[in-house]
Amino acid sequence: MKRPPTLNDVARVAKVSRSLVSLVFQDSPKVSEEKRAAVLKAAAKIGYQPNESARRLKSSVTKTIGVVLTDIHNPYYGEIFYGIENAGSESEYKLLIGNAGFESDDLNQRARIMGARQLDTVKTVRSQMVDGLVCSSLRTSPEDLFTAIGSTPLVLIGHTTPALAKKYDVVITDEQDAAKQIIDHLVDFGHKRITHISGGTDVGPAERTKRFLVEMKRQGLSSYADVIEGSWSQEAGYNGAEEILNQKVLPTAIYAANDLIAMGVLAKLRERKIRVPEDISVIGFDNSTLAHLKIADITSVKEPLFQMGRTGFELLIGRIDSKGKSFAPKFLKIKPQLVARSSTGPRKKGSK
Amino acid sequence: MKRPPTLNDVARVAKVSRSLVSLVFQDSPKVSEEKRAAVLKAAAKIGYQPNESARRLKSSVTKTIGVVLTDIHNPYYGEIFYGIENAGSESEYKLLIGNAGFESDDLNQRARIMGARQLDTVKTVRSQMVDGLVCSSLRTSPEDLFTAIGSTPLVLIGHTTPALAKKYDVVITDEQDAAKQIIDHLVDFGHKRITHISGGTDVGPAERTKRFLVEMKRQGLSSYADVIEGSWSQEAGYNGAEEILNQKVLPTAIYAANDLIAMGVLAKLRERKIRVPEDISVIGFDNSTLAHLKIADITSVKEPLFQMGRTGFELLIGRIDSKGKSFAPKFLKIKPQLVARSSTGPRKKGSK
DNA sequence: TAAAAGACTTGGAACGTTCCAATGAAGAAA
DNA sequence: TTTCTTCATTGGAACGTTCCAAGTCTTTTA
Repeated sequence: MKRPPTLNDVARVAKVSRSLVSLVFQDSPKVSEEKRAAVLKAAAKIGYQPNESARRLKSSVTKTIGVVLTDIHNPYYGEIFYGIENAGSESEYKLLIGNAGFESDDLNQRARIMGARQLDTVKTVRSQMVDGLVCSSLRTSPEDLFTAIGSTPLVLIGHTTPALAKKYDVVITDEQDAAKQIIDHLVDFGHKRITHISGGTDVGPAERTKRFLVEMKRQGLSSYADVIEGSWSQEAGYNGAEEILNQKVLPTAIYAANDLIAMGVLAKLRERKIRVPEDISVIGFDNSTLAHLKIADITSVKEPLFQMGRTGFELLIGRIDSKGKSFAPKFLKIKPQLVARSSTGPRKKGSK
Repeated sequence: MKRPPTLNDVARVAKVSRSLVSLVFQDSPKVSEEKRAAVLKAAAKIGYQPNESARRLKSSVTKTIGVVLTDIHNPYYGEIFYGIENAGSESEYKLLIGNAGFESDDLNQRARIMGARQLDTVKTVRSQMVDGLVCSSLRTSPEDLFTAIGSTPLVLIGHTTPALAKKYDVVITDEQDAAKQIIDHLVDFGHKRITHISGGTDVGPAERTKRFLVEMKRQGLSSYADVIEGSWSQEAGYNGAEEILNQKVLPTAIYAANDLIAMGVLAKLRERKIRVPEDISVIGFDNSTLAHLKIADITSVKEPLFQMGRTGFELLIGRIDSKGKSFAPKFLKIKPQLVARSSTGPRKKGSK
């Protein structure tokens, strides 16, 4: 097992200088075709491959992007990552995965995030292993973050806070548009009395609930709007539906904060022999694999996660390429898309 | 934006030699407590972080593992990756993601693999950016692989070929044990006539079908075994079930090659008002989120993907640490686990 | 009391690149 | 012919580490 060949070895074989070989591997235009061919031939002969570490050391450009994730196991982040990876594979950049460090419950995909671990990852920035960072969710305090990454470009995807949005580029879902599409869809079917089963009281789900209420108000349906607090779980839907069915006046449509909740709702409605969508329409969120299932076939809203990942990556590369010229942080809202399926339909005749 | 501090800067501030600072950051035991403290203090003061590229250049150890994936978007590989990541985050190694390059259909999660792209990733090995490689599926020809990675440690997870298994460590599911658990489970419930809906004729699914037949034979039930060719899709289950229901003698149990297929089966059975498990038992494979759903609740076999990812990573680290001392490639089969749910039950009385 | 041993500490030479300034050759302008 | 340009090529000095051999103190041993 001998030492891999270096620039010098190639130079010796091709009978040129070390510098010339370097130039060839940088695709420099000022190398004669003749010499270029000779160098390439020599390199191929001895199996030369540039040593990336040395290259980085000298040029301090790594062509690598760090990706900080919460839970790649979770389809939500997985899809974002997929978008990042997709854009990354088309670029000349490599991806270095940050160890988020988390625990995940198989079904609920809840994650306990350890900010410390994330911060650790963020610090690789300072060891000059990456040119920039994409974070799909960051639970580190802004102060820690600022000191850890300095002026290295950073893009946040999916979540943010005002403090962070002031300093870094952000790509998120247009939640208001999502709510609008959902309510419009239901109203078009004649629905008025709509109950929302929320994903909880955290910032993310609370936002979704708020958008629902705003949109209902816009449609002049505030008095028909109802909210049941839940969580990102099947059980929340199951129990929430139970609660709804015990009411005197039933809603004609249920808007579940995500597809998993909607699945729970369907399970309960089926158990009670209530027809979907004839008696009650059900709408979900995420357009996950669950929504596609024949057995469920849930109308749902697709967050453009993949697109967000791609956009985030591209934003980052743009910032890296325009090094120096600092421009104001961008704040991009990507519009989601409603996918209509058989779980929604016209309001039941005679219902209030 | 000024140059980040280096060892020399720390040395100057702490009034010691550059070498001493290096020793401190290598956790060398032969540094006096006094000096160590002084160095650490100075480093903290000026915000020093070792330059990883320089470190790598000199020591030619990268403490980074390359991960070559087909489709992180696919829950199967995602789970393996999760295991790798989990083990990785506990180690001192970083993870560099290989750009597999693929197309994926949202529902079927089929992937078109571009071996060329993978090979490209594998080549990063030669630029000395990684100490070893974990591949969760590799569609490169063995020859290309051999020349590309040389003697760098490599571990294969989930798939392999005889040629590869001869040279590299492999971690795969014990498919025979999976079949055994499934058939035993059904036989315990009194089932004899069992139909398998396969995932297709590719190497992977064909293997599964074969194991099913072997196991049926072992139980002396060969004449009761039936196979319907399908694919990894809901439709395959839906259509397969249709085909089964048109037969004169119905099986009392259906073994679907994965949960998605099982979902299709359930959809069809429900449509035809056939009760599960009272009339027909249904069993799946993967123990995916689908199997957990209340609406489905499918008995399924959990491939130990997470565990395989972990084991693979650990195997790799072991090989890297025992550098030089080459030992024969390991071939590890990890036993899966059957999770019983309400889609399977006693054979219907009076059925043949 | 001197020499040997031990415990720290240090300077210098790599590691494999990149990049600047300098070189030489060849053609164009005077 | 001489001088100026242009262009391809080259040597050398970094880049920030690690690691070896050698150095300086102490402390122990004879």
